[in-house]
Amino acid sequence: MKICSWNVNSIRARKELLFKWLEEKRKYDIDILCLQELKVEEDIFPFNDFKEKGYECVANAQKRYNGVSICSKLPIEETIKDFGSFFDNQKRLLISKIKGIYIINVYAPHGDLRGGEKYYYKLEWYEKFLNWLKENFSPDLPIIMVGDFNVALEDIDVYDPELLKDSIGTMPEEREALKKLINWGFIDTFRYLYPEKQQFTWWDYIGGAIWKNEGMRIDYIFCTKPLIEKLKDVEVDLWPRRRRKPTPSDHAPIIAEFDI
Amino acid sequence: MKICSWNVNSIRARKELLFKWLEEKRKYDIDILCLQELKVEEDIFPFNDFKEKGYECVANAQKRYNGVSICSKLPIEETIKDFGSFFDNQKRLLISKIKGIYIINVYAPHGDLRGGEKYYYKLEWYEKFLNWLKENFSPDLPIIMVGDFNVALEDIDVYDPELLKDSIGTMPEEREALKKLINWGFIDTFRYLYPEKQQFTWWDYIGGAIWKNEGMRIDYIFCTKPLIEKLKDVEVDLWPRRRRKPTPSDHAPIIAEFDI
DNA sequence: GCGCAGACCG
DNA sequence: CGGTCTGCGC
Repeated sequence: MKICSWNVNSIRARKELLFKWLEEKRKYDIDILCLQELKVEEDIFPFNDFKEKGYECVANAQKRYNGVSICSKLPIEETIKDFGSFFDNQKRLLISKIKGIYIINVYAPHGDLRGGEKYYYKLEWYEKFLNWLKENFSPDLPIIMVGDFNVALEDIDVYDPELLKDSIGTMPEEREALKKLINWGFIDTFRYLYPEKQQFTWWDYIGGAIWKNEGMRIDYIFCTKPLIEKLKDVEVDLWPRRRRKPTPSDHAPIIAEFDI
Repeated sequence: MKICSWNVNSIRARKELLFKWLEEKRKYDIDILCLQELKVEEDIFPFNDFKEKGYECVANAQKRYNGVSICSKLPIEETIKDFGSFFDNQKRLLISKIKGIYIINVYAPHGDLRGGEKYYYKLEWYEKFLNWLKENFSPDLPIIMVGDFNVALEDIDVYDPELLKDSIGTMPEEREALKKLINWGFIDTFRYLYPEKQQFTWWDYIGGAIWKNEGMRIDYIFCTKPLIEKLKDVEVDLWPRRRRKPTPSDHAPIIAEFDI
């Protein structure tokens, strides 16, 4: 079973490329596709296009910002898109149960700049999310948590750690926030399989960063311990990122294969 | 010698289609190309692309609105782009002398709605322009005046005169304004050759008007009497209008051939 | 319906 | 740098 996480930076702008990629490059080998930054309300999400390709979708989305979806070739057994009073109205989370596994799709806040309002929002969001997890789930359950976490965990996950040490996504408080979340009971599947490998998932649009491989690893596929023995491989697929037309997302998709 | 007038509705948005058309459809048979609605300042106008194709260009343009240019395979002998205090700062006129003929490129005001501020601006603009012509030119000179005049001269020039009788471009005061200008000494070359033919040059983007041929004739090539005996043909080229991608202008180019 | 501009977000 | 939205012009 292959699960993919991709921040598409607008489903509208990426629809054409996404379906081309799914068909031509992936031959529809993705079983569960988790998207972030849809930037549209649910009524514009292309449910029908996915249905035609054999995917059932759920989405938790809003106009202009944020928005996450889960599309699955396997039946979706349960879905949580209402997180009650834990969060404000930003659509950043979506959970589906598929084949008995909880799929948590996450679009963490960006944070803007150190010390600003959005920076503290990000840190608090991580805290709230961890508290919600603690109250509603257990690390003994089979969970795959994927998404854009907007944090590069270690220096190896940044192309120039010294240059970017005060940049958003690399600062100690942010790393601490994500690590606390992981320590609840997750394993970073990519790092588990490739302890030394440098592999980015995001490259700035500015200055053609993709062509110089100046990026960061801020998209992840995490799983709980009950699933780690079934993990077969994790890869970042550069195909949809290394193009000029149609314009790609600034993120590349990350795909994990589990022996399920 | 072939002269073409085309409201491109943004030179930026139309550049690709324009050069494709010039090369593939026209085989560079256009000697003088007069464009309207450039919507960019002169520093963005593609002078170099035209130069590579053998055209020398002059432009009178501004940000966002209006803007006219003349591109010529024949040498441009003189150019007038400063009309002193006759007009405000809207860039709607450009005159070049080519082979001893004065080429006047016009982008007349649209007028918005009857009775509004822009409506009176349009009528006054026509008056001012005629006064300027009277002061600076003579109908005995060889003049070709082309452009988007935003007026359909007669009912035959409108797809549904009854439905559109209160619409901008068809109202008596507007027609009167254009007719006064023509009566100074111009001949409507298309109507001269085809007294009965209905041929539009503009179709609304809304409702796919081009596919139902619901348009108006608002773009013209006029000439003074000294040139009328050299007129060979006038045509409206639908090739660049009847496409879906890249998006066409709402106007089609009109081309006149003179035996010069 | 399709341009552009300016503002905001990332 | 590239997405969206709003406002405006045609």
